[in-house]
Amino acid sequence: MSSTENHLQTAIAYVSKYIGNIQEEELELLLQFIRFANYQKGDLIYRHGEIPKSASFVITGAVRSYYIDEEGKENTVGFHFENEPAFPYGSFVELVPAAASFVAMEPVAVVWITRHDFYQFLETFPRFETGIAKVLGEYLIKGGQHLKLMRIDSSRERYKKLLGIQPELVNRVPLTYIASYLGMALETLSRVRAGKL
Amino acid sequence: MSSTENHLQTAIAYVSKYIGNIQEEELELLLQFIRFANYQKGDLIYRHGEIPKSASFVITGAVRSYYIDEEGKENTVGFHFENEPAFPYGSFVELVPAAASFVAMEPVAVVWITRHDFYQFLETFPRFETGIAKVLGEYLIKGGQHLKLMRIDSSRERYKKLLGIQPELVNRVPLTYIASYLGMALETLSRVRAGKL
DNA sequence: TGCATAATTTGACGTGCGTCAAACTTCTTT
DNA sequence: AAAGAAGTTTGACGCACGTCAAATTATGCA
Repeated sequence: MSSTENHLQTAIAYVSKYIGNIQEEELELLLQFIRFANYQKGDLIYRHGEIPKSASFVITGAVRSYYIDEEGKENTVGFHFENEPAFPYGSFVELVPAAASFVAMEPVAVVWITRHDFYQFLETFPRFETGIAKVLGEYLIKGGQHLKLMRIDSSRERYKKLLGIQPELVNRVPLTYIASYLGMALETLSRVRAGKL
Repeated sequence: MSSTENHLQTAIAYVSKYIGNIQEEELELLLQFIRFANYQKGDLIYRHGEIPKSASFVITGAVRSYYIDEEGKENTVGFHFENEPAFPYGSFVELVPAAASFVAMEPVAVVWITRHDFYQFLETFPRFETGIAKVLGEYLIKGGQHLKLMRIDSSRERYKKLLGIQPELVNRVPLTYIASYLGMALETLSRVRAGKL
């Protein structure tokens, strides 16, 4: 099976996940709209300050979202792996400039659809509308979890908690980014892991 | 003009805000679905751990959302004033237990609609679907702002930033809750405000 | 108007974690 | 296989802020 066919299957699985079984007719139209793209490690997929013109979903690879604060420090706000949406969700819906940038941490393959096509498609098949609500709902819950995580005061507890939620993270993401995600210094995370804190 | 009529106007203004102008026919159906409710200071509007059965929007008053962490400490995650939605958004869509509780900080009047009626209505008038997406989008952006706020390390900066975003908060909400919202001790907030930090 | 309760302030003390700096280790690339 | 870059660890030092405790001020209710 070719890589493209493979990706196609993934894309279909996606849509089914969010909106249920898909009809032949719907599938054909959808296929006219979605596109595939590949990124190298380090490539920017969305840039903060811009209004996102598309919605992307990770097929393979890992994406990191972050923003730069006043002091110029990078703040990681999320990781996006296989089968997860990776785009500035709120901004996509509200048409406002995105607060975060999205960058490929490894070679990444995505399915994407332009906003225009996205809404065009929704107009044709209104029943798909619930799909976007689900995507947004998931993002909301994820965001809430992260906020909750950040409120835990001790670094040790923050890290332990994250391990509980996403143990695989540690094997896949450089510690710098995990530290940034947890809102602590890299050195602190290192000491926590060594059991020195 | 009676208070109920007043509330009705507000409710209509709401819907228009999220979905544009509303037709006579749509309005009539909508009116059959929405309800009004009043809460006393301290009343629980949504309880964490439960799947929200309705969506509420504040007409007058102020609502606070919070969750209790492992140590039993209250963590304020949001304030909801006039013309704002106040319900566990992500959980409403995803049908999962809510992480946060919602409580009236003052006497509160809300419009609310059950999930069942909500989706019933959407089925009849699909064009309203975009409304929920907008509500969710707004919540997402608000949540992102809060997370960003929480990442700022110095208490002084966190407070200054909040003042910039929502100056009116201070005149309306007890400092305890603002401190909790900002993730700092009440005493620290007090010192920050006194210019001693 | 006065009392009870809630809200805010002030003080003293200890420590978790950030910062800077340097060593060590593991991946890339040729 | 070697050289360079990227990632991680370790040490030393200081202070912002949490915690406990008690005083002071504001608020609601009889």
